[in-house]
Amino acid sequence: MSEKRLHILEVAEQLFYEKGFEGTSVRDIANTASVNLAMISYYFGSKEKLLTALVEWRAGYIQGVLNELVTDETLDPFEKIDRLVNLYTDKIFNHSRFHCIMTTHLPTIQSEKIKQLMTDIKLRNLDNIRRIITEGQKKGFFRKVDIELTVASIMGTITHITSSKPLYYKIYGIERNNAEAYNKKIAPKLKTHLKQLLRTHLDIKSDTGML
Amino acid sequence: MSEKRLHILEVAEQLFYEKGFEGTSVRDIANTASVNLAMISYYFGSKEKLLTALVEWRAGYIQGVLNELVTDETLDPFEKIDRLVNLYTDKIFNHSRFHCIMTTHLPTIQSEKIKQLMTDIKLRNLDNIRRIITEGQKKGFFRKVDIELTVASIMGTITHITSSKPLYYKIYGIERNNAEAYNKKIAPKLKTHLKQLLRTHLDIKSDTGML
DNA sequence: GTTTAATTTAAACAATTGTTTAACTTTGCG
DNA sequence: CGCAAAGTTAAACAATTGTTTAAATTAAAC
Repeated sequence: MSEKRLHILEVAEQLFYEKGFEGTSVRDIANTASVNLAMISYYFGSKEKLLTALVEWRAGYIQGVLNELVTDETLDPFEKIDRLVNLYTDKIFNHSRFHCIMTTHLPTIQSEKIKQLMTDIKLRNLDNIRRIITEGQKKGFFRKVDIELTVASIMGTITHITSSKPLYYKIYGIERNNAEAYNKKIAPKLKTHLKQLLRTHLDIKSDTGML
Repeated sequence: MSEKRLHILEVAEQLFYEKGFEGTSVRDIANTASVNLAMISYYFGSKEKLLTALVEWRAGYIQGVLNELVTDETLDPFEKIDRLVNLYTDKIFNHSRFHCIMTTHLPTIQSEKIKQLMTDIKLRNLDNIRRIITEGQKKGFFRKVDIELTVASIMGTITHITSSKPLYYKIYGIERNNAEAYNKKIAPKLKTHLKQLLRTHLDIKSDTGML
């Protein structure tokens, strides 16, 4: 991938994050990236295909690491859950702009291709987590839970935290737009919370027979 | 509020939900609502003020019911949590369009006024739930948990479910855009999952000393 | 060095955007 | 009725949108 093409993708990511897909003009991207307007059509074909390229570029990232974790036979199920929490929290916090585009901007785009692309990515992620949980159940560590909704709680919690930044800036008294201070303060808390939430949720010893 | 004004708000809600704020033109709203283009400026002043009016109209809704629940002295803390889950799930499923606008479209809007409005609404909600949890802690039912993150898990899970409809359509084999079948199938599952998740999370008896 | 392909440019394209204007009709009140 | 306020309309406004064109420049290959 040419360096210029990559630079356009990075600039587009920043702008889509700040102003949304519809709210960002192609001229805006071209000016910020210091390239001629026509270069974007030249490289990507259209604004929408630029977005698709961005998603494909970033989304492949987590798949490899997640796959390794799933197939690792040296870790017990609870450890895998803990690492899963670390993996997702770090990934989402480190690429928070892209994650924000995925969760809040992409769903607003009408294109069927984009919707299909997103669904595929989510399905692959869900499947990997499902394998970790069912493995834990087979080994007798985890009890019977609704796996899809458990995944929804993991992803939903992290997403809620990253997409409600202005709220948590206020709550935790962090100065505005200081993303680094935010991550440093929230990420460890979030990891602890999720690990503890999932431990009591999954542990067969805390089964109350409600389900 | 005049009937026509209300009708414009309902139409705008539908369109903002489908295509986002930037993706919806004022002409689009006017045509769909069968009113003249200029009527929207006449009634609301601008497109952005129309959005503000929509948020203020819908957001006040849950506050009253939530307040009642918090101050109800006949319910024990676990019952309050269960009712809270029912309340939010029903509210979000019944007004899923508005909720989707709140969570996925509003954050993309640059306006400081809109951002402030959203933060205020969320703070009020957070505060009510905080009161329920601290009450349960004082009475010795709940253990020490991170309240902000617990709220994030509740809201995040529900939001994740409502905003990933296409994914769950596929998983549960529901025909596309059959929102009613979706709600009927998912809402009870979601309530059970959240109640069970929160019970083991909050119950002082399942304290593992991790926090 | 010549030629072919890839890259880059400014300009123009038609379409759509949010908002305003000024003229018109309807409504409500004395 | 008479008249002022509220409601409604079509038309025009300037600005911006995504994309295309055709000419100019650079790079690569022979």
